[in-house]
Amino acid sequence: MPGQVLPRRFYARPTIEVARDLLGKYLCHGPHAGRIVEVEAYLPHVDEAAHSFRGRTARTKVIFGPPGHAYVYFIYGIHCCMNVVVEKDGVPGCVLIRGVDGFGDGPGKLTRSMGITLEHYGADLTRGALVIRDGPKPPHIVTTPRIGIRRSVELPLRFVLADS
DNA sequence: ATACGGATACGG
DNA sequence: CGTATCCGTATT
Repeated sequence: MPGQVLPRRFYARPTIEVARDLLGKYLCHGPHAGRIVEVEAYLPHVDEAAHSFRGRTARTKVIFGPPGHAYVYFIYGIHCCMNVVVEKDGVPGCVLIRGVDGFGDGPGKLTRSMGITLEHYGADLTRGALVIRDGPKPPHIVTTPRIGIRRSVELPLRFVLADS
């Protein structure tokens, strides 16, 4: 079912566009592969909930780099969350992967069940063990506010497949 | 509604 | 340095 690995130009576009287009694609790590069913967009410059909002730091520097790489961070002392770096080089946009078919819902659950860790920080998603592959275009997308944030709560930047 | 747990950002 | 906060999950 998964098709070709998505090229870098897929990621070098506006954050919301890439976030919506990631639904229905396949997140693949070694033998693991599942359809992406839930994502959240974190916008450049204007989004107070984005880690990049406070500027470039040791943790967030990958978000400011070229698109098509993984931004993985450790949170709440337990979980790793995986984001996809988007926008052109120098523009800090990213997309949080919150749900993958067959690997559970919730960003911490899916990274654990797919074996994604901090070692994947900065990994190139266009080649190697951790990649995203093309998939059939999904029929319908539901838009909602994002989960678990305290700032910019009102922005409708969470996208979910209707049939999941 | 709350315990859990560690990294991070920021103030002093 | 200390300390409030954080894109979560499992359990009451």
